[in-house]
Amino acid sequence: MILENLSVDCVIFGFDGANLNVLLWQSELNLIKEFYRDHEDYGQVTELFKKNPISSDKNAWGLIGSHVPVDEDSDEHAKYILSTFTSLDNVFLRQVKAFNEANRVPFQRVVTIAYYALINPDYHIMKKMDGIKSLKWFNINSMPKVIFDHSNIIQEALEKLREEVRYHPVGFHLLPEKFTLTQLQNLYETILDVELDTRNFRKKILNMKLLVDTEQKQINVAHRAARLYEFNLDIYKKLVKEGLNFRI
Amino acid sequence: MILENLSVDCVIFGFDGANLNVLLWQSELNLIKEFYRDHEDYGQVTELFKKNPISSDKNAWGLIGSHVPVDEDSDEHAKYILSTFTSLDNVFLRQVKAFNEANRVPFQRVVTIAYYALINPDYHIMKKMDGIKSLKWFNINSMPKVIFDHSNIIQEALEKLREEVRYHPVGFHLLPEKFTLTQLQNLYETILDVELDTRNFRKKILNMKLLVDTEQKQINVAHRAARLYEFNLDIYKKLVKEGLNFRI
DNA sequence: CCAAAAGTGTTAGACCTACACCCATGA
DNA sequence: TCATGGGTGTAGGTCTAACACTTTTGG
Repeated sequence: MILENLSVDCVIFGFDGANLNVLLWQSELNLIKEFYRDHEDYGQVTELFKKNPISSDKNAWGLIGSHVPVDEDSDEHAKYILSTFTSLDNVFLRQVKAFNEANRVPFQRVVTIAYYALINPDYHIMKKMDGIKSLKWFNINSMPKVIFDHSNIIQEALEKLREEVRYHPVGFHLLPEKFTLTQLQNLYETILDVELDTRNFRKKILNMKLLVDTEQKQINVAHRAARLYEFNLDIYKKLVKEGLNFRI
Repeated sequence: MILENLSVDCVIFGFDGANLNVLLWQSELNLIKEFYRDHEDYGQVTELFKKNPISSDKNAWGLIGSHVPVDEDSDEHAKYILSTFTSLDNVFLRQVKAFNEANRVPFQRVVTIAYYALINPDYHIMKKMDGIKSLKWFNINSMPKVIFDHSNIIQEALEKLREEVRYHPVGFHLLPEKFTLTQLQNLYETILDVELDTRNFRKKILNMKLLVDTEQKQINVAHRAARLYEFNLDIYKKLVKEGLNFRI
């Protein structure tokens, strides 16, 4: 059984090296059978959507989300959604906040708990649901028409990400496990919409002694190959204990 | 009508000059009639609590909160709660997050949206409900036994406050409108649990040019009277535009 | 005149900013 | 050998940390 008035919506962020993107689906996709573990839940959602059509605009996009099963809390359900879409169990996930305006969804009062997730581009989206077509990354600067208050939710998730990325080392989750300093700089420049001085950025990051030099380099690039670094959470924790204040 | 599975809980912080406190009430107080604008709502809550007693421990304390009326969203309802308890319309209020573990409340699944509020000590609590006795400030370092997951909610609200206070000028809301630099320093020392150097703290704060010197001084103090300053939001906004990064 | 808290300046080191050129690689 | 992006050092200014004594007020 699902809770008809409680849903989870995930703002899934991805970074392609130049743009910060959000993964959206077309709303009727909420009904894809494979997504529901429980056949009864699928039936209940189908009924619900028959009564309360999501949007009159068949072309509108929406955040990936669904109603919460009775025996799950929203954290668990967000994890389930993310693992279904990325085949990863340890995606970086944070609750943004609850959205619950009385009329945010027509016909029925639905509280949605929004999450944002950061996806490492190494992992392919939708390994488990390859058949699905209407699933697409959109640049945060050119969003399509979206259902309900999703545009608002995306905006607030983005603000939360911007806040978090400056004071906590979370940006790494948007990069491959091994990344170059240039990739990291581009990431910050894109998310924060600023330009950073390369020399100063490198000094700052390397001085924190937070990154591990993998002693590897890029291969097959048509220019000088860059060093690859890794982020290590244990080192970060140790440094925080010693008084490190991560700040970009 | 109220929504039986959606509530708001407020972590109301106050600062008495030396301690950071949270306002709690004793759980049966949820039933005080004056709190409900709508007689029908009061009846519904009474019924609900008869079926689902809040706690077997009559001495347990809880966050101030209540179920959300059908025609309100949680922001509005949190504002209502705060204005009822402080007779102020513009209390500083932030959503912490939604708590919705399946078993956080016995008998019934209730999602609660937690807020934290910062109360200026100039304003007296409970002007509108002077009769109430079981309402008390507790030092955050010595909380009493509390119902449900409220201890968890308080902890997360506190973490959010600590985070916010370092990077945004919100601490002022816990002080009288006109305050001394020593009061401000004590506030930061208490909230962040650190010691700050007086000379350096003063230089830092005054260099931001964020505070307005009221040209007034304390009166009736048994020592040299301190200057009184005011925080001005418009000045802050202007400085942010010019690139100010508020950081303690 | 005493007790209590307000208020203040300097120095050394760390960190930040601005800025331009050579290096390594594959095509 | 060319195009592309990787990688580096320095100097001047600003911010931070550490530190102790005098001033003002009321009782």
